Amino acid sequence: MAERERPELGPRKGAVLRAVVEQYVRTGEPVGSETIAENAGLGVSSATIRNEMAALEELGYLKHPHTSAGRIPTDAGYRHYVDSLPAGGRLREAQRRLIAGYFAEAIVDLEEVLKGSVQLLSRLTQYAGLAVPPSANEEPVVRLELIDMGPTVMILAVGQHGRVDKHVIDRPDGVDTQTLARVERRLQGLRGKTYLVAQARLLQLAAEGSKEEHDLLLHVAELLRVATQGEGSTHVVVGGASNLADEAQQMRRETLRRLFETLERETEMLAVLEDIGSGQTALNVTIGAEHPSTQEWEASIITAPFKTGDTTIGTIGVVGPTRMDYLSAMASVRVVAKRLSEMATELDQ
Amino acid sequence: MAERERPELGPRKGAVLRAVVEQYVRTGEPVGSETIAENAGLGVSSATIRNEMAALEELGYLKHPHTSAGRIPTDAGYRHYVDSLPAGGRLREAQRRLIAGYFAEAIVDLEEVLKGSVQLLSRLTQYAGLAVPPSANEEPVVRLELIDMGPTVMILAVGQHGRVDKHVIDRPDGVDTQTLARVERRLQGLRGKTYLVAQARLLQLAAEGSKEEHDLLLHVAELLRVATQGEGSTHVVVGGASNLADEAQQMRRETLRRLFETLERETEMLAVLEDIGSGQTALNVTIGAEHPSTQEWEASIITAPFKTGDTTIGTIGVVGPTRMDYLSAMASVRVVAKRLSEMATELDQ
DNA sequence: CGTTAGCACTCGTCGGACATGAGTGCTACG
DNA sequence: CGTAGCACTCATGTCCGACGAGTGCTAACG
Repeated sequence: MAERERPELGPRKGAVLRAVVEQYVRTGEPVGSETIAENAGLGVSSATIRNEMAALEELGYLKHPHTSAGRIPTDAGYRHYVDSLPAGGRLREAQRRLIAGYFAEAIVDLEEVLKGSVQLLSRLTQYAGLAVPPSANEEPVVRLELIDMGPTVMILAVGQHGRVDKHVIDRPDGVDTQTLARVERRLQGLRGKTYLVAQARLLQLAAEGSKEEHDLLLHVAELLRVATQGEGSTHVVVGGASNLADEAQQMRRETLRRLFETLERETEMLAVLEDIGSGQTALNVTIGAEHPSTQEWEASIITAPFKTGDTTIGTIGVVGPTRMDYLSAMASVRVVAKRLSEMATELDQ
Repeated sequence: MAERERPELGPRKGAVLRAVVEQYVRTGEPVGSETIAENAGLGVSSATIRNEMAALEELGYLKHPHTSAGRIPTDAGYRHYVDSLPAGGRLREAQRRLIAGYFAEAIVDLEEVLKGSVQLLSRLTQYAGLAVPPSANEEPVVRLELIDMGPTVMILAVGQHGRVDKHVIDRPDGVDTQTLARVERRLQGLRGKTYLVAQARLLQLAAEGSKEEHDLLLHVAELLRVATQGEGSTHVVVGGASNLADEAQQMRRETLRRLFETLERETEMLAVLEDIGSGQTALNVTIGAEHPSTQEWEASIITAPFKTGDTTIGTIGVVGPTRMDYLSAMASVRVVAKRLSEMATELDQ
């Protein structure tokens, strides 16, 4: 990311920008030079602030709704603000307690933990929580079953870390209970292999086996493929979207509708998140115009990867309006991702 | 329901009310006597319409935002309108095609069909689709497994109609792989019993067995209980909620937020739907003030039960603003519920 | 040269006055 | 009972001026 591309501005301009952003985030009103002069504790007069603000506007960090109004930050302004933030933001005591309380409960199912964490984030920040769960690629398969359900057959796969994928198919012609049992027995050989490996192995087996087996095995392979490639199955976990509809969030109606639409279409949302979270940084902030989607929503997304040991397995974060309390939201996301990683690492053993 | 409690009004008042409702639903503007006189084809002057409207207001079916404005329907007005609607509403050709197209695909998993149907309804009506899936009570259990996942144990139940429930627990002290396998073997005896019966049977078994078995069996019973009682697990299926955020829907911001909040809390929403859908009618309409929740949201809910054979197994419907196109929405819900029932009946065999 | 006080200027917002017109309610008449 | 006519109400739109927040600029100061 553009870590230090921006000019340094000098300490006072930075302080002014920072004060404008924080004031604007707090009140939602354009902020004037007087306010800054009084509250920011810079010990200079409003006239000086005005000069600084004019300069900041020149640089593209602030803008004017109209001549006689105060300034509001541009997306670039938020960006600079975010980049200049100290690394370890503080959480409020109440937030700390919420987090501690949640992770104190002994939870054992990663999927459940993720849902809970997303809810937690949405409550911590008052924005919407998001998560991309681990893909099944490297997860060992512990069960693989063909279940006779009368006119249909259910294919069921269970992974070592708790994922369960199922798919119901029409019973292929000429496949009776015996055949199912026989094929299921053959599937036992795949236990312990990862989803990816099992999938490849299935394609081989399908090629070797008889006609009926062939079809069934292909269906099983397809289920594993969907589970790994995610296109239908890797759900994006969303929580607290109703927070965004809050008056105080003052998002435009049209904008809001678009955001909700995308949040419902999981594959689309997944693409956006993967796009955004591709940086290897521990904390990822995308502000408004920096991405086509967030631009359309006038929104920002903060994400962090979570890991087992040293390998990233998923992403968690929040979406909110560009006028967002970045400091607090970033701290929340960072801490929750950290705790989540610890928990996932522990579960992994 | 209040099928024919309301006075009959006489044909002309009925026609006027109907015209007002339909005009208002279309435009969202209070409607005046002139408009009705011109468009409703009653062949009387606006003055006469005015008299009728005054009478309808007296009866509580219409109201005035202010003196010099047109009239809008009250909740009672919508109710009378809905009750006087002909039983079989027509669908537009495009809608017919959407429905036919959807059900033409051979789909075999009831859960998937439900999700799809809810999406379908939301697209047909431009409101949000809703469904309560079948409870597991009378569904036979086809698999019941204890899966060794290292530090944890996954309990997995599969039902005859395709439901899959899972729960991951910490491995109880002193339970090794052998114990798990042994207990799992004992569980095989429950195959073919319904969730309810299996649950009761498990409590018996738990009482008889050894200490370790006891704990495990209780956990299994608990999973079945949650699956049947639904409190955590019977999800309400929601689709197309973003439709409600549309400008055209003109729902108040605060109202919208509340509705979204409840849509996220599945148990709460489930309670509302059960409350509302308790009538045995084939099509159930709850309008604004008729239920505390819908009143709070200034919304209406249309639901219909869907069945296998003659027994109701679930509910499907839509939520939209009180100012809703009842005619079209009712027709959509009715038809989709009917098709869904046919499909479910077929799957059931 | 940076900082600041002072001041003219801009422009959105608020409130009042007024015209407009949609829509009503009533009355008198056919 | 239906209708034409008409006075009346009242929300909406517009114009106007007062107000004031906030700016940009200039000149003076250390």
